[in-house]
Formats: sequence, C-alpha cells, structure tokens
Amino acid sequence: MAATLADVAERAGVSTATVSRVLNGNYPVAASTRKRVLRAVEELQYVVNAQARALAAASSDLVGILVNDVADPFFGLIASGIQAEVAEADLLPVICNTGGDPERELNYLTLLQRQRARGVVLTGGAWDDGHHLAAVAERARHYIAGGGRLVQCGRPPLALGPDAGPPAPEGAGVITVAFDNRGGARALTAHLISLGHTRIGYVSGPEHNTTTATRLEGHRRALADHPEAARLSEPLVVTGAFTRTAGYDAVAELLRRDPELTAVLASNDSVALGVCAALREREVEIPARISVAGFDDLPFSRDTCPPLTTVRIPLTEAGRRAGRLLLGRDAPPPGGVLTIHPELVARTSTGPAKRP
Amino acid sequence: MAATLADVAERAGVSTATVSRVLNGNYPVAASTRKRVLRAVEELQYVVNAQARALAAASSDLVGILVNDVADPFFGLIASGIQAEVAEADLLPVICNTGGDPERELNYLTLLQRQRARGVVLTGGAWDDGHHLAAVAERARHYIAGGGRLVQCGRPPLALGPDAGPPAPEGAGVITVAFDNRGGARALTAHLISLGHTRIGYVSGPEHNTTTATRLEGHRRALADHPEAARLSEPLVVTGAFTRTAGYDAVAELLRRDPELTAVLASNDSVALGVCAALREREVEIPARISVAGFDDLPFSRDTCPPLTTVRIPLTEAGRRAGRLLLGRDAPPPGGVLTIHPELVARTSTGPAKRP
DNA sequence: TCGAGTGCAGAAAGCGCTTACTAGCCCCCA
DNA sequence: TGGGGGCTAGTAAGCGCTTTCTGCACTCGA
Repeated sequence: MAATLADVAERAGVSTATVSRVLNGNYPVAASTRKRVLRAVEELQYVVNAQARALAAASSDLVGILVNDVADPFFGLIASGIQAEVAEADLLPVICNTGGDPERELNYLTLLQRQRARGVVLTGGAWDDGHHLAAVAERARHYIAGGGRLVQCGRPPLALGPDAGPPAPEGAGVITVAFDNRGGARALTAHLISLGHTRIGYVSGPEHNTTTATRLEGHRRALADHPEAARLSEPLVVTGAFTRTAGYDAVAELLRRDPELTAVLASNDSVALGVCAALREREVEIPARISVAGFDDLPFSRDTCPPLTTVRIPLTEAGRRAGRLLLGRDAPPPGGVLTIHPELVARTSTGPAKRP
Repeated sequence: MAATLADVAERAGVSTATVSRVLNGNYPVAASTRKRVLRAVEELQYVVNAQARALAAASSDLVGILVNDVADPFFGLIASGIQAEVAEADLLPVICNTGGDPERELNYLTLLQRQRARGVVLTGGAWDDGHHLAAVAERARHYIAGGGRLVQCGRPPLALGPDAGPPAPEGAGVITVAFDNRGGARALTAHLISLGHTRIGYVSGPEHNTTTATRLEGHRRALADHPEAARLSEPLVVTGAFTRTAGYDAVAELLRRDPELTAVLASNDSVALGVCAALREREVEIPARISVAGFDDLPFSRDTCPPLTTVRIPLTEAGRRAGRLLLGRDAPPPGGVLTIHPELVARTSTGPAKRP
C-alpha cells in the first residue's frame, strides 16, 4: 500500500542503500543524487517505516511512562515534564494508565519491553505488598539487561536484588527521582501543631502504597515530638483512596471519632477537596473551627475554597529531571537517587486552633 | 542480547514457525510440543520483539493521541477516556503534546505515521488559520490511504478536500466527535442575561482556535437575542490564552473598559479561576458584585471559591466514544460526526445582576 | 489393503529497512 | 605512466518475526 524504500530507489534510479543514506544523512552522497532521491520521496509521499528501521538498526523511538491515571493532574504534570524532555529527542512517549494496579503495571512493563522501548519511567507511589516490588525488580533487571533504561519518579529506590551483578557501570541500574514525602508530611503536621492543634485527623491514602506509607510516617514523626498531640491524634487516622470522594467520606468518620478535632490533614489535595466539601456541607467553618491541609499543591489548590495549605512538590520539574536522566542528558546522581524536597505552602485553609 | 524466536526454537527442538504458532495460538500445535515451547520461553525469559512482529504481520499496537498539553485536565480527561478503550484492545497509547502548535501537530502526525500507528485521535480545538487544516487534511488523507484510522475529539469535522475520491466505504474517512461549544456558550450567556446581566465581559481564548471561535460565536448569538446586552457587552470581549494567567490579566482590562460590568464569562474554567483570583484580590464580591462563569466543568470547578457556574462537557465519555470509534467497536455515526451537547451547570459564582 | 483425509511441523520466502563490504572512477603524485 | 586513495554507489546479508506451502505420519472408510 504505502511506498517503500525500494519504490523510491527505483523511481530515483538508485539503490535502496543510497536512499537510506540520503534519508539518514549519515554517509556522503553526491548532491545531484541526493536531489533526485528527495524528489522521488516527495513524489511518492514516502514515509519511512519506523518498525522496519527499528528492527534493522536495533533501536526504538519509544519511551514508556507508567502512571496511575493521566486524568489526575499529579500524574499529568509529571508526564508533561517527562514529555518535554523526551520530545526534544524526537522520541514518542507511550503513556500507560495502570490505575494503581500492580498486575497492570507489570503487564505494561512487558508490553513496553516487547516494543523494545528505549526507556521507561515509573511514576507515582508504588504498590508495595512485600511481593510486587520484587517482581518489578525482576522485570527491571531483565529489561535493563536488554539495553533498556529505567527511571522512577516519585517512588522509593528499587532494590534490584542480591544477584544484581557487579556494580552497574555508568548508572546502568534503576535511577530514582524520589520525593521526600516523609519530610513534607512531617513539616506540615509540625506546622499544625505549632498553630496549637493537638486533635488532628489524618485521611491516609490507599493501602500498600509507598506514598501513603511515607506520608503517614512523616505525620507520625511530627506527632511523636509532641506526646499530647500524639495521644489525641493517633486514633484519628483513617484510610481511603487518593480521591475527593475518600476525603468526603472520611469526614463523617473522623467527626464520629472525635467531635472536638480541630484539624484534618489529607494525604493529597484531591482528598483535601473532599474534606472541605463535606465540612462546608456541615457548615463547619474552615479554618475557624477546623483547619484543613492537603499535599502536592496541584495548580487548582490555590483557588479552592478556601485556598489550601499544602506541601508543594515541583512535579513538572521532577518529570523533567526523570526525563533527562532517562536520556542520559544528566549524569546519574550519586547512589542513583535524586531526592526532591517539598516545600510547605501555607494558605488560608489552616489557622490557629480555637482555644476552648 | 535478548533471546529471539530462534533461540527458543533451538532450545525446544522445534522450528521457529512452531514457536510462533504456540505464541500466537492461531494454529493447532500438539499439547506436548506446546508445553516444551512454553518451557523454553520461560527458561530464556523470552519477550517477543513487537517491531519484528509488526513488520512481518504488517500491523501495529500503537495508537496516537494528540493533545495540547497532558497536564491540562481537559486533555487529561479526554486522554483517559481514549486510553480506557484502547487498553482493552491491548494497544499502547502514544500521547503527544503539541502545545497547540500546528507545526508540531503535523510533525507528530508524521511520526505516528512512521510508526504505522493503527490510529490517531486529534483532540481539542484545532488551529485554524485558513491553511493549517488543509495541511492536516492532506496528511490525514495520506495516512488513511495507508490503512490508518483518524478520529477527532473536540474539533469540527475535517473536510478531506474535493478530491477525496468516492464516498468512503464503511466510515473510512475521518470520524469526528464534536462538542457543541456554540450551543453551550449560548446557553451560558442566555443564563446570565436571564439573571439580568447586560454588561458582560468575555475572556476569549487564543486566536485561530476553533474552540475559541465557536464559543465566542455562541456567546454572540445569545447576545444577539437581547440588543441592549449586545450593545453593552460587545465591546467587552478580550482575548487571551486558555490559562489562568490570561484570566487574571483580563480582569484589569475589562474593568478599565467598563467599571460597571456585572459579569465575566471565561472561555474556560482555568481562565475563570484567574478571573476569580483577580477579582478576589480587588475585593470584588462574587457573585454579589460580579458574576463569573467558566466552561468545561473540570473536576475542580465545584470546589473553587466560589464554586463555578460552568458548562459541562463529558470529556472522559467523549474520549471513550472517540476510542470506540477508532477501534471500530462503535459504528460510525451518520455523516461521520457525533455531536456532544454540553450541559449548563449553575453554581454559586453567578447570581442576579445587582440593580443599580 | 489402499487411497483419501487429517493433524502437525518444518522450510523458506518475505516484511522494509540498515550497513558492512565491495567496486568503479577519477585524480594526483611519484 | 602506474598505482594508491578519496569519493560514491551498489550488493547483499541480515534484523526477528509471520505465514504459505509442502511434507510426513497416521487414521479410517470402502
């Protein structure tokens, strides 16, 4: 159907080798020949077959990006950062929604390996149930052995396992751009405590998720510095998804456990939105009666009602870094891990605890 | 490096044809042979080379999705709808950011054609300067002639040109899932007018954009039904980008043109957010003094300050439809165009015009 | 008992490229 | 004047699969 190299060669009266060389410009070709070839290409509207090229040249123009959900700005921002870097190299980003499902994550990894994708970046918190990460490491090892590159963005370093062989030459292992969720959450909770809050509800994320775990850990560390707060707040940890609905639903439960609580921390801005909505519905004033805070500082968070106190992670920048690392434009960080430290952003959804 | 079919065949003591048949399951193979082959696959950790397969079978597992910006939820939602359908067919979505740049759009179209992508969906408003769409049509024709499928989502039908040949058999042309932006905008403006507003500012989108054009047109149609409003509001149309910043900046200009205006329509929810922010900064009460409305009803719009009156487009659903159409799961709509009608969502950012 | 089926498996011809390797040609210097 | 060398361009061998065609070994009905 479509024109092939041979068609072009015939029309230009040269061999396919010459056409290939003109197209790739990696070999001297006489100007007159080049011209004839280019004319033939034009006339036949020839479009090179990337698959054949990839097969012959043992290369690929594909880069995989695994996300939980493209519709979630958290992932959208990371993806756009990666995409920006990748596009400059004329590579095509394959963005796959795993929905947070480990099965699908592994499955996509295989699919991308089949495509011989030049690299893959795993974004967002990882499912961690004690087995899955080992399976990912296994696949990763195999993928890397085949010449692929693997970068993580927003999840903890991946242990390639005991038999990962000799120290990988030139950052050939898995490079990680990690988020200091622990530090961020700790700072946020500390901020609340410093405002006088001691009864702090915490709406945690989905189970078996590394982001959930590290954020909760940060929260608990901050509580540990203040025994009174720890005693009162520890029972106020509820679990949900990283969604608005989860936040909304959590409010009833939290209020049931402690009608006197003065602050609610959400593990995520979306969750915080749900918390605010539920509170508004009950005509609870924010932050006069209850302070609310989120995490991530998504773009909309400064325009919510009220503007959200949160922890900013420079997601697009993180994606960019991941992309650069993937392409080898940046030297791998020492230890293979680049940690990004979030920054507390205090807005008006938090305020001093009301003194009873 | 990586194991090949031949390696597996050798290890299993069969021919490559047999291995291929076991793997594809499209040809009877004796159970005992199958077992041996699968063992060899397992032992060698064989992963099929999709490029070689695609070359030999003249097929591809890639689907292209062109968006302005993945980080924008508008596109993220559409993309996730498409992705959901596409994933079910075990295809890989290549999501490309064009940034609204027509050059890049054409360039990505070529890149995807090189990959022999099974299909491509063009999302969001198109750049329309009188030339570009013809160029897109040209590429589209070529791409479709080569067996590709092209679907649009959120842009007007594409005229394939006069010489598009005989009526395409079985919806082989470009199928379009269009948004009735005109109707949506018209309903929104009519709503404002019914609330007594006559001095309505309008923050339009980027030039040469079909979405910008149709929304503005809808606005004007509604104004036309009310001469007084038309007279006062027509001078209050300003142009910007589809961004929060544009909305923010537009406020100063609008207030300069008419300090008495009582409503501002934004061409987009993000723009509306900027408008609200600027108004809040000036301590203008919304909607008591000025009503604000957006367009799209992005997820965050109900949690903004105040919750935004807007026009809902079921973006994910639209993406799904586009995906189904692309895969041929849904029959092509009559005329090749499926129009989605948005719905007015009245929230508290709009209210009656204050009577002077 | 024999020929026609039937069920499996292999041989080999590509798919559309890239890329050694080879070869012709002309120029220049010894 | 002859041969080494710099330019170009062609030949052909793959890259790792799929698939058509062929072939072998049985089974089975007549």
